Amino acid sequence: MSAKRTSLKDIAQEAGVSTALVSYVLNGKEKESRVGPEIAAKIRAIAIALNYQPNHVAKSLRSGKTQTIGLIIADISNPFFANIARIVEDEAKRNGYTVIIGSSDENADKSRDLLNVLINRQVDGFIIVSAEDSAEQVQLLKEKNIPFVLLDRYFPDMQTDFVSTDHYRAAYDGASHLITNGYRRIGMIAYKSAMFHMQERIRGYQDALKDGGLPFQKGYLKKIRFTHIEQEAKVAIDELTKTDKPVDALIFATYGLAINGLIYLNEQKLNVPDDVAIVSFGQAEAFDLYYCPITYLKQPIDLLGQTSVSLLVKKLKESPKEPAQILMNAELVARNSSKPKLIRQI
Amino acid sequence: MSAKRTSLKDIAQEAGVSTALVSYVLNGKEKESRVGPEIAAKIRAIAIALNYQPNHVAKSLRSGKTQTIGLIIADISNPFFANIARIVEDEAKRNGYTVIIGSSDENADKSRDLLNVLINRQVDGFIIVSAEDSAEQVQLLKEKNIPFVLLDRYFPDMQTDFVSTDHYRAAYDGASHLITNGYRRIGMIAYKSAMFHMQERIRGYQDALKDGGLPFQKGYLKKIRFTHIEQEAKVAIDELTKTDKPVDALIFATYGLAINGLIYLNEQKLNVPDDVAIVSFGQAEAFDLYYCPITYLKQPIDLLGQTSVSLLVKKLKESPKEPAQILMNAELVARNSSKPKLIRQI
DNA sequence: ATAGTCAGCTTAATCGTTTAAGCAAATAGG
DNA sequence: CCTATTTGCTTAAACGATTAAGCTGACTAT
Repeated sequence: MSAKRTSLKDIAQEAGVSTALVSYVLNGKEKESRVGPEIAAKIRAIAIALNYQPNHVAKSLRSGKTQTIGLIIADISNPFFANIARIVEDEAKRNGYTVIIGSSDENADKSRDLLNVLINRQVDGFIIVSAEDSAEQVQLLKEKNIPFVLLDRYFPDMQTDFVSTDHYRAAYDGASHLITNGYRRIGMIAYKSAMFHMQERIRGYQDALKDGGLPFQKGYLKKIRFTHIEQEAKVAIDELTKTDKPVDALIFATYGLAINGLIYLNEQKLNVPDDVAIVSFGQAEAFDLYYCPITYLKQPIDLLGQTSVSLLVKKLKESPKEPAQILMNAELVARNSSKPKLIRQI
Repeated sequence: MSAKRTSLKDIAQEAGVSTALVSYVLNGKEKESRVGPEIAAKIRAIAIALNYQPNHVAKSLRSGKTQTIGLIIADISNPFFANIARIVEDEAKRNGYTVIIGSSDENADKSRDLLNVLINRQVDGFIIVSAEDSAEQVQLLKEKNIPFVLLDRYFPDMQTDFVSTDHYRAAYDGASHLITNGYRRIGMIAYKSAMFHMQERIRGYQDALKDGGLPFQKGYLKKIRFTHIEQEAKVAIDELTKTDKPVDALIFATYGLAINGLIYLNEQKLNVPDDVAIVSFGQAEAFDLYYCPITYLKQPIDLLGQTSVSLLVKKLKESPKEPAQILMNAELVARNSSKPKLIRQI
């Protein structure tokens, strides 16, 4: 049977003092609280001898702070989010916080559930990668004055703190890169979503085409449903490639779309980049393994994660004034999948 | 400013009763505690009206249970663990538990830190994918009577609950598969590790060779250090392929080894499976993306995760008797990377 | 009439901490 | 020597819930 954990009371008893003194000493408040140096030393010694470990739950109840951060992401098994989670975990730990991760599956209901569970668990604040239709939840957090930072996705018409990639610019850069390298019929596969980040990626793609002197063709932009990604990705690719004017390059708006798309391109024996060049969002080992390494827009994951944590921690400590809104640039990592187009020799 | 959360006391006040009654009613103990039906209804109505949400922290302090599970894994950004984490998260939620995930980086010190942090946070129990040299930590948990279940890795000479893949058999199956398909010079790249699961994978490989009539050749088994995976994987592959008796097939003992190895094979223009066939542990989208889909040993991740949670939950509820020790089989998913060897035509 | 039972509530302790307030003794200031 | 101040400690409330124990009044049984 495990011996009971030692509490402040145990130490107090052993030292023959009140628990108050023990608390003061172990929290380093001996000066302010005028604790005698000998007794302080004694208390510390006993604490070590009894291997005292403070009870976090009691602390939390008393202080109203749990030193816990809720991280809401779409799905921890998606590498982008897993990497984010890892960074957030590490950074939070450095700041004395523990992270509870919840996967929303891009689903507003699950997201709401998660928020409620974590609010009941008294997390001090949230880092949220918002799901579709979750604006109202975010609004609620604001009203309830629960600290949070939005990560990578934000609502342009809501005043909130956020740390995000500049999705517009990333997409613009990706498309421009393809144009520069000689591609002229550039398609995009995106999600059918009202989320701002997705709109921005699409807008960036469109603007780049326009600025590159290529008229935007409606048929080259395919929007598919997250919930039916596998089937619809195939259909989209068929429609883009099996026509008399097939695309010569393709931008995948997310990692998930890329995975599905690339597998299907393989099945269809479409060669990258000769049949179709690729630029993708997201980043993962998978892109290195493809026979033709995939050009991708590298989001500053480390910085995103770290900044969101430090922003939140700052909010928790100092309480807010102005919301901080931070945009970061994705870096285009050019690989063979988008190499300069060879002039076709007949 | 957010209104204060409503507590039992608020409801009690509003209803003009004591907090005890409120507690009884809201916990469905009105029968045993002989609460009058009208007042019970009133209390319930007020609770709803005030949107009462129980304070989990207070509950935990009182009960000594936090309804929280600590999940210790090597690295959440590794897809195998990310998938495990996802399953565990979902299954735990179904059982009313919240999961706190910590990444140990296969490092005993970090693992110990994590355990301590989570013990102080009063998690009710642990699910642990043990890191190297962490046997003593596990032993400590046992002695402290802290409930835990080992996941996918266990210590054969320690009596603990565990849920694990049968690593020996998986490796045996993988190697046998290669033999069946005509490969004769089968190498393996594994980690240099005393961990039992790694030893088992190696043993399975060796026994399969033996049983297949192939003498085990020491030079075909390469053990590299986890901490130097990138360099040493390259060296190992060079040594296995750039000799007068190069391997014709290769087993990667983990997902991480596979990723590094496959990328290097690509760089070296070694063709899979013509130059070298591949069987790998782990599973990931990456294997589907490779130009030649990779044969892998599919660990029963869902079942592993679910079983470990339900085992732990059972331990938490009913308290233990005999430890449960569960081995599960990995499924060999045969793909092109290990297709029957073509007889070389000269 | 009188004790016993029971329904329906309240009281108060408890979990482990923190911390404002208070008290007694020692010291300082004049 | 007498009053302030300081020093070093204790007391007790509080955080929000749970729950054993007790209290009161009504009803039952004899």
